Amino acid sequence: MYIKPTDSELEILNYLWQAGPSTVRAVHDALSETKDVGYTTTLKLMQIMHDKGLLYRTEQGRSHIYVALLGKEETQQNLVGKMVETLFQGSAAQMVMQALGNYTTSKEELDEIRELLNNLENNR
Amino acid sequence: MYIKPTDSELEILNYLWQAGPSTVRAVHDALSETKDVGYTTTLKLMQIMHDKGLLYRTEQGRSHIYVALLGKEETQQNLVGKMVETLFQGSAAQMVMQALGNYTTSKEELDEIRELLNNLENNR
DNA sequence: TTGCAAGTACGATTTTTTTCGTAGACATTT
DNA sequence: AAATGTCTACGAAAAAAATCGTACTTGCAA
Repeated sequence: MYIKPTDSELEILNYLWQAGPSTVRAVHDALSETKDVGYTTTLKLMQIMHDKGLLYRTEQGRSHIYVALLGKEETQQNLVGKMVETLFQGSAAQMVMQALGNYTTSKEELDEIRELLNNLENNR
Repeated sequence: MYIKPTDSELEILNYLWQAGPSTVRAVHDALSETKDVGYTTTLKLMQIMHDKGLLYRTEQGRSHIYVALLGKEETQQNLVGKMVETLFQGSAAQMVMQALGNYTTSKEELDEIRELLNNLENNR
């Protein structure tokens, strides 16, 4: 069964997805920009994530390099899916409308969504 | 600042949104269908939610009637917004495509979304 | 009127998540 | 060589969430 990452874990995963394989130091420096947290806290979190099988790590001299084992798309899909189920009674369309209604979206993006809609309809 | 309901709290809110003002008994019976949990657990949760200001309650004879103080749409918006920020770098369009791509959506709903897209574009 | 059923209150415990201090290993600098 | 800085490991505490047992009240039925 899929294990839902906690919010803190998600912050770390996000960085790793964006930056690729990284040391605790790099992750921590990035998180510190927006969050007041001690180095050993980030370290411990990443160690726990490693224990849980969320991260893979390899030795690099005195330190470790960590890699996310969960894919970004896979995780997005899981969490969006869970939200559609629990908060929108399984209707993706409702969530979509909620999201689009409350965000500014560029013409290009709107077009892209239109195209996706057409494809969905044709490949039915 | 907005307080994010926990997953358990969300289950309760969901029921209250759907069913309207309800007793602990009613909520508990509904939750028990899909979840193995004791009555006093549900009771305690709802008491805590009341303390937090998530629920309003009124005496009804020997028991209490609870009402959700958070609106459904408001909460959906908050949680979807948070997810767009943390998991999709603020791009609602990306989330929308993720959601549509992985769910079966009826022609009617797709049309409804198209219409929304058009409105968004016109009222820009 | 005795006893059961159905409530609430509330403390205590358990579980999960987050946080951090301290110790030890090893480089690097002075 | 001594001091300093930068790692990891790890235990423990704090904080947040979830769970449940027990006590007490009160309505209702036998």
